Amino acid sequence: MINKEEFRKKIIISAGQIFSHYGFKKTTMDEIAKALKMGKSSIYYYFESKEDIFEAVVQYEANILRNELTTAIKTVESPIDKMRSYIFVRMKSFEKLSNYYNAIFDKNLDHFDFIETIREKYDREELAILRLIIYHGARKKVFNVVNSEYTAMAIQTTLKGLEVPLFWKKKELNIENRLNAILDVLFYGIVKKK
Amino acid sequence: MINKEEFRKKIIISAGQIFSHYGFKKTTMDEIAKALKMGKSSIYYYFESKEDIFEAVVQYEANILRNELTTAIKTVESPIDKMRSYIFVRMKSFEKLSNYYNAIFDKNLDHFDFIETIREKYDREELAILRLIIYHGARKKVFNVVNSEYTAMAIQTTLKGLEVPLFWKKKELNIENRLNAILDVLFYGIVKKK
DNA sequence: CGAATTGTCGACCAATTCATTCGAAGGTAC
DNA sequence: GTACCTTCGAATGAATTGGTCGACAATTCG
Repeated sequence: MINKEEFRKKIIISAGQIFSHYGFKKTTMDEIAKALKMGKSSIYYYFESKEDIFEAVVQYEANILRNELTTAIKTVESPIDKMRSYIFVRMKSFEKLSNYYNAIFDKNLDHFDFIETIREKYDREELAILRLIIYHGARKKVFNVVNSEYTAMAIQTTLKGLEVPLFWKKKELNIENRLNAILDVLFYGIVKKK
Repeated sequence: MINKEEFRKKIIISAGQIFSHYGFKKTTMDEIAKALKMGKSSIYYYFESKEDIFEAVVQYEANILRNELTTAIKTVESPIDKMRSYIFVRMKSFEKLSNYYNAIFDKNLDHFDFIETIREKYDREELAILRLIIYHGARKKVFNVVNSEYTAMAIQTTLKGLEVPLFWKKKELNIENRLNAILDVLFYGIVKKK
């Protein structure tokens, strides 16, 4: 193999697919190895443990999420579009990056403390992005907010609420519609204009 | 519980969902029990073994398939429509009834002899249905066949071939289009009319 | 009532599975 | 040759899991 890091990535991607289908517990090292056409023991040359692989997978997906989000807000101009774009991409990504996603919600995975760490880091970053969008929106007189920090936190709470139905795998409710309704409330409030 | 059979059915449906997600091996009796909010041992009051449950699930799905197919051919009139309807429904159903379907293809499940039995029975029934459609088509001078029996067998072989890409889970290929192409060949042949 | 029947369950067991270890060995560079 | 990198089969010990059994609650029946 040319490069050890290169191969670690191969493992991460392959294992990620299996984890996403069967979950952490039901996925065996043998399956991961078979998928890579190698002996089970060889995996241990690249990773310390199954948990170690899972952590790498979650990190990997978290990075993808971060990238998708930052490009999403770069490619549009107005604060409203930035906000809309951010929220849409965030939701869409969650459907794909199921390991990152399961890692956060699966009760059986509580004991992995790396999850807590990743989540905290991600939350901090998200808050910073939201704050920035809001701040610029306020500067441009598009948004009317008193305190960007608190408003960002409020929006983040809403977004967390949005994650839940995904977790429950209820495909019945049209996410798209729900999202638009939330954005409507977010942008224009619920109080009738005088 | 009012009725033992009633509850067996509950188990079959619930277990079927879990089996269809994780497969026979990765599904545990505990999970099946938990999903039904009962103790693991209670399940054994209704079924002899895990394999027994799986067999019931596969039987159940096979019956659904049979029903869907027979109604499919009843609801249309012309032999061509009957044939088209039969084949379409057959393929559509296979996507849903994943246990029946996995039972037939999963190499890890070879040793269950009930699978062989079910498959044989199903094949025989299918052949009978196809033969009937063809026979009536011939009577009505819509089809031009020498021997309904052999023609039915030929069509059945084609249908078996169609099952394979489903098994490989390649969603890339548009099943719909492929199906139509096959029906075209089936109905009009590949030899240019003179 | 009380006895028989039905249904549920916790505790337990034996067998298997599975993550992980280890030492041997194939390959390659020098 | 040696030193390194990489792979793997076999072994291991702990955890999991299908299945059993006896107790016992609930219900039915006389």
